[in-house]
Amino acid sequence: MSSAVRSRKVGRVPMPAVKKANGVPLYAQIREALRRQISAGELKPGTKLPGEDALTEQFGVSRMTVRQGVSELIDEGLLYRRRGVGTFVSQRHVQRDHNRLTTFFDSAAAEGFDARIEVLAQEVVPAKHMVAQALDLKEGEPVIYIRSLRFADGLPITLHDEYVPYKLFPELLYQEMTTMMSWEALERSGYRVKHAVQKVEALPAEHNIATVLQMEKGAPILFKHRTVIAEDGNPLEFALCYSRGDSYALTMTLKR
Amino acid sequence: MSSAVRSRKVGRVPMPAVKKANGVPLYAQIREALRRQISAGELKPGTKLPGEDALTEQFGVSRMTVRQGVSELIDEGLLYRRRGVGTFVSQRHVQRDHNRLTTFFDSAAAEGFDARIEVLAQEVVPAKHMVAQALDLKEGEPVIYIRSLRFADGLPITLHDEYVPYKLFPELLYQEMTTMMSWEALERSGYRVKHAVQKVEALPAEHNIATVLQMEKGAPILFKHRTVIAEDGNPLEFALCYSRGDSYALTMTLKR
DNA sequence: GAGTGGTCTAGACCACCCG
DNA sequence: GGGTGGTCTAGACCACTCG
Repeated sequence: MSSAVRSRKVGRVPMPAVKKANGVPLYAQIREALRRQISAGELKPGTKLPGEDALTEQFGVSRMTVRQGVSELIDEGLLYRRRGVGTFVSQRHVQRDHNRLTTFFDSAAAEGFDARIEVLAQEVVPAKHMVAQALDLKEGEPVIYIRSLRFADGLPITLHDEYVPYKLFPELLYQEMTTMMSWEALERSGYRVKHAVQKVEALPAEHNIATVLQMEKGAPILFKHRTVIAEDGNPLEFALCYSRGDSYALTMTLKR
Repeated sequence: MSSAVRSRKVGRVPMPAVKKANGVPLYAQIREALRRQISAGELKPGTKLPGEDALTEQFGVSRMTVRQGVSELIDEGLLYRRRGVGTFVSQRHVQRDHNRLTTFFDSAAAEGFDARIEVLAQEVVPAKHMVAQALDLKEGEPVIYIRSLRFADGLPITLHDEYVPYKLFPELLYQEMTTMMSWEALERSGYRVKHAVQKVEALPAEHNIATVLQMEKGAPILFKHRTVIAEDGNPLEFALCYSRGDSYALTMTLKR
């Protein structure tokens, strides 16, 4: 009847591997401490972590705080929990998170090639049906249209058509777009990007696209069709990307 | 010096919109109650939710419990929080979560077409280099190879080559594979699938693939290359999928 | 039955945002 | 300054897993 045997507090060894008041939340310090131990090999794949009670004492914080730190590593896939058994280090860690919105330059740097963007058009046009629909506008409302060509190691890889509602951010018309995407410019102006919804298809290259990308007409194109959504759920940007099939791939993770 | 003005406990109106002891955790009940209010239109997009204190009283639970329920809806993208301001209903909800591992039949049902799988091969073969690498095996170790053709409304859409380590699940060789994928069979045998890593490309159809998919040689194929990972991080299945470019698309969401 | 994670409480102080 | 979310505590009981 009485109760939990938990918190059997031995001699209360403080041992604060984490400490307050340095601006970083305790759970974040715990998260990073564990991450460090894992990447340093102190906690090898497959091994069991100390129990939550043990971590509670070790770090000198409450159990809920430990759980918050551990939970974030679980969301990242670095750890997994099994009720009644324990918390373990995953075998294979997700290399990079490919399910995030990245910039062309970031990806290029990660893959190790030289990146360059050439802007082919930057103007105000009336929204065509598809664009209006994606951006929640009426057909014909003004949108800023930016067409750019992206090069990797000097070769044209992707033709990019972006559309942003004119009323949302008229200044975009005069921004230098050779180093960022529209949504990056929007973020710098205070909009908060939540996520993007993207559709991917394989298409034969049309004549004009084949010409720009210096490939044969009819050769495979990896085609992406993307809408960038703000934190409040409103669309910020609509984009169509045509990438050379022979030099472009997309990687992603699918959760169960 | 004293303290927070929180929990000003009026008359303690129980009003348990959620109740214990029915097997469903309180935070889950709260999550579903809020989800219902949102989809019923009682909480319209853009509106602010009652504060966490208010929800605490309304549901008759502690604040941490409310936060857990709300947090899960935030992870789903249905709500968003702004510190110092409040919690709001997102404008546009993510329609379906396309970042999950789905079965061919589930997707077919969601898209509204008839699905059929025809198994072309199901045998034990030695692992070739690429397969061995993906599955953490030595070259030549036995793997179960299953080639299947997937039809939508009677038309061949995808050619599917799957590989599973023989030692992992020898029974797979005799399973009826016209209704499920290998990883589904593995799950039913107690393995826990965590996620899959997938690469997507656009390729020209080779002769034999073009023949099977009844398309022209050289026409665009959406090619996927996938490894299914278990909870403990070990690879369970490696698959190559060739889909007709003109009748197959992939949708996904990218977080910021 | 011992150990472990899952859920939950009733508070508290802080940081942030806005009028 | 008042309201809101962000973090944190020191407990508690439950459900599950395993030897």
